Amino acid sequence: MAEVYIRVAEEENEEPMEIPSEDDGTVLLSTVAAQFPGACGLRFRSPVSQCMRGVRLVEGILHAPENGWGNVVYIVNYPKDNKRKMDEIDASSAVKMKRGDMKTSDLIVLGLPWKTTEQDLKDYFSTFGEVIMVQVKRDAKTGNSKGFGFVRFTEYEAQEKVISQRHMIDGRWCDCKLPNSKQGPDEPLRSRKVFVGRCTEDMTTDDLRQFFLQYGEVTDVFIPKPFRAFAFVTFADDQVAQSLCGEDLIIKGVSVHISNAEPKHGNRQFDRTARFGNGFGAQAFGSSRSGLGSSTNSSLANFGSFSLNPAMMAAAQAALQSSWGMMGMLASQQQTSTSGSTSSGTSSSRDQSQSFSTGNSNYGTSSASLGWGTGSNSTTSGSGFSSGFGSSMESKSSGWGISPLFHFPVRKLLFGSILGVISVSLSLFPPVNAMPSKNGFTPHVLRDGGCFHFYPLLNGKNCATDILRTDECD
DNA sequence: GTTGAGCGTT
Repeated sequence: MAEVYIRVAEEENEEPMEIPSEDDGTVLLSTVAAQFPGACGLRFRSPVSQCMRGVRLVEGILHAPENGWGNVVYIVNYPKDNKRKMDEIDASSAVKMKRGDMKTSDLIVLGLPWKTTEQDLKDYFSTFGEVIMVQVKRDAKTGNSKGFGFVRFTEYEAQEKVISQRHMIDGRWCDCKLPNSKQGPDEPLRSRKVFVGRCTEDMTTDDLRQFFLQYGEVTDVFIPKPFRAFAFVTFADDQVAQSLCGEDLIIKGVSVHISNAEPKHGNRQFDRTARFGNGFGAQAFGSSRSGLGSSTNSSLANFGSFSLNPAMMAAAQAALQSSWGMMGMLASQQQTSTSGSTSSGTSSSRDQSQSFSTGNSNYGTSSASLGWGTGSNSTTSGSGFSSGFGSSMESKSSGWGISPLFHFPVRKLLFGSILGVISVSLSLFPPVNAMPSKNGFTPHVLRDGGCFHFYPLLNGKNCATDILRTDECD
C-alpha cells in the first residue's frame, strides 16, 4: 500500500507540511506532534459547510473524515486554542513574568557522586556560564559528601539552561532544581502536574506517558503503588497541564478525569490556613484554585449553625457505611506497610535506577489525627465536635500530591469514642443517602495501609481530590 | 569503610 500523506499546517494560509498516515489510514497524533510540538488535534474547513471541523481523535489516533483525508489542509489545534480560560492564565502568568525576578538563585544539585568536590562542580558548571558559588554539603563529623550541593550562576540564562536538563557529573546523572526554600508560594497556580483520576490497573506509566505525549512534553508520570486508581502526570509546560484540567479523556478505553493536582500538605502556604473555625482544613474548601470555592462555601453556610461542614459529617457517616466497616478497620491494623513503594521505573542497576528517578514520587502516610469531642476549635461550638489534621499523603518529588480531606491512623484511635461520636452525629444529622442532593456531598473512603482517607465529593466532583474507587461507597 | 531520596549556617 502506497504511503499516504495528509497536509497539515498551523494556519490556513500557510504552506502545509505532509505528514504520513498509518497503514490503516489513520494518523497518529504523535506524528503530528512530532512536527508541531504541543499539537492536541486537527481541524479542517469543510468544503460543504465552510465551517471548521474537528478531526475525530480517539486515544491519540486521528481518524479520517468520512470521505477520507483528501487534499484538504488540516490545521493544527493547540491546547490554548480552545480554552478561553487560557487568556486569564496567560494574563496572570504575564503578571508573574513581569514581577518574576530574573535574579539568579542558588540551585540545588541532587545526586552528586560521593567523591565530587566543589572544584569538580565548578569545573562542570562553568561550561554553562560564570559560576559565582558552589557548595558540596558534607557531614560535619566525617566530612563525607551528602550527595548534594548548590551552585549559583551570574546569568539567569545559564540557570534556566541548567535547570532544564540533566547533568552527568563524575559518572552520575544529577538534577538541578530551585531549592524548596526558593519556590514561590503561588506556584500552584501554574502547576505543571495534573491528577489523573479513574485510572485502571492495567495503565502503566508508559501507557500514560505515551498517551499524554500528544498534548505536550511529559516530564514525569507517577502511579502510586499499590494500585489506587489515580496517577500524576507532569508536563514540561504548565499551560498544557492547565488546559487539560477538567477534561475526561479516554485511555485504553476507559474514561479518566483530569484535574488539578492538589498541593500536598506541609506546603508553606497551607500550614497556617489548614484549619477552619470548625476545625477542618480550609484547603479543600477555600482554595479558589480548585474552582470549587463558591458552591462549596454556600454549602458551608448552610451548615454553619452546627459548626460542622457537610464533608465532616459525610466522613463520619462514611466510616459507618463503608464496606469495610469497623471490623475491617480493625483488621486493617495488621497492615503496616506505608511508604515503601518505589519509583515507577525500578531497577537494580545504579545507573538505570537513576535514569528513572527524576521527578518520581513516593507516597507515604505520615501521622495525622482527629481530635474528638473537645470542641476547642469550634467558633460556635454547637456540636462539641472538632478535629484537626496534619500532613497526609504527599508527593515528594515536586511538592504536589493529592490531599484527602483528612485521614487518621486507625490504631491511634479508640473505637469506642469513634462510635460514640458517630452515633451522636448520626442522631443529629440524616444519613448520607438522605442528605439533600443540593448539598451534593458524598463520602468516599480510601484505605491506605493502616490509615483511612475520607474523600468527600461535591456534586460528583472531587472536593478534596478526585474520587478513587466507586465500590466503597454509594 | 555502607547509602541514592532529599533540600542549605557551621
